[in-house]
Amino acid sequence: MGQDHHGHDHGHDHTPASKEERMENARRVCQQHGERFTPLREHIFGLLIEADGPIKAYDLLDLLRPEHGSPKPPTVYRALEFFTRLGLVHRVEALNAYITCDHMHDGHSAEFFICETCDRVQERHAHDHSECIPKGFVIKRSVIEHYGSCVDCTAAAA
Amino acid sequence: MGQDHHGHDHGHDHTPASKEERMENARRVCQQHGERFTPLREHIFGLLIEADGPIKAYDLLDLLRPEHGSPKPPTVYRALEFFTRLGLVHRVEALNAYITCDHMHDGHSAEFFICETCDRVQERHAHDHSECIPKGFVIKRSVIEHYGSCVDCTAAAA
DNA sequence: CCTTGTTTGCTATAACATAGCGTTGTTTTG
DNA sequence: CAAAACAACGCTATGTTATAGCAAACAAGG
Repeated sequence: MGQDHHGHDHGHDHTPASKEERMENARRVCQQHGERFTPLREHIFGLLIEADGPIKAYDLLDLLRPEHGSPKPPTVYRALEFFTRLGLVHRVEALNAYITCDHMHDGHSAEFFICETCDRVQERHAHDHSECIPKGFVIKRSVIEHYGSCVDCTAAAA
Repeated sequence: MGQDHHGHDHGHDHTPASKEERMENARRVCQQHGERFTPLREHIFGLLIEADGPIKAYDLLDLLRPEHGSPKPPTVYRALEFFTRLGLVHRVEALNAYITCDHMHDGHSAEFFICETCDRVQERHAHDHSECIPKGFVIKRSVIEHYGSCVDCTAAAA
């Protein structure tokens, strides 16, 4: 099973887990939460993994269609809500899109770097902002998304 | 909601502008950009100021209605796009809402602290993340929104 | 088996946003 | 000034994103 357990990976670099590993991880997280990793959820999570980047709910719905008959929006949104609740998927707010989460966020928020040229997304643990939050403000959840150009696309443009 | 006792800024580099000042500022920024501050735009900007916090496009549309006959969505969205382009309004992504901007962001992004109890929003200049961005990534725009409980609401809950 | 709660499918509708076209009004220019 | 060019606005229509609510199927435990 996992020779690469993401256990408490506080490194800042992306851990490139294989698709199988990501699926296994999802299954394990579900079990740990006493939730069911049903065939439908597995199917949808697989599509999210295959997307390998942010994907929109209705695009997911289209991908689901061939094997699934004629799924309706709630089918997808329910799964997305489920995975989001477990921290397995994040919503990218400014894209109205969803993306699998490879990190263990032990109380950390995710921070995304989104290349608008190649559409690739890098996820990090959010940097600690504690110095600059308003006095007494208690943060429950943060949305941190940076849009721009990744190193490759910047180089290619030059 | 009159002028609240919070202020919108904690001794940062910025002045808590009155509504008149904010309107004047908008007018000036338009002029500086060679854009027209038309009666419609003034009306809509006034509603945004009065909202004194994030407001949704269709709520704005409702507020516009009494004086304006029967405005359609594009009327509001065009104005919002216009103000956003000039940096006078920000979109709060995770709320699908819009809020006037009191700061001069000379190349800085805005950072919002949104109290989910009282719905008040504090805006700051974004903290500098330069240490923790992926190597070579060039940020064009950042979305930084923190959701939680402001000092008053935290105190009130205790 | 029976009860309880969860998951799924479905219809319907709500909420958010833009495309595109014609008209009006302002600015520019010959 | 007149004509051309452009910006702003109103409107119809449609596209996109997301949820409410109900009934059937299904799992889990006594």
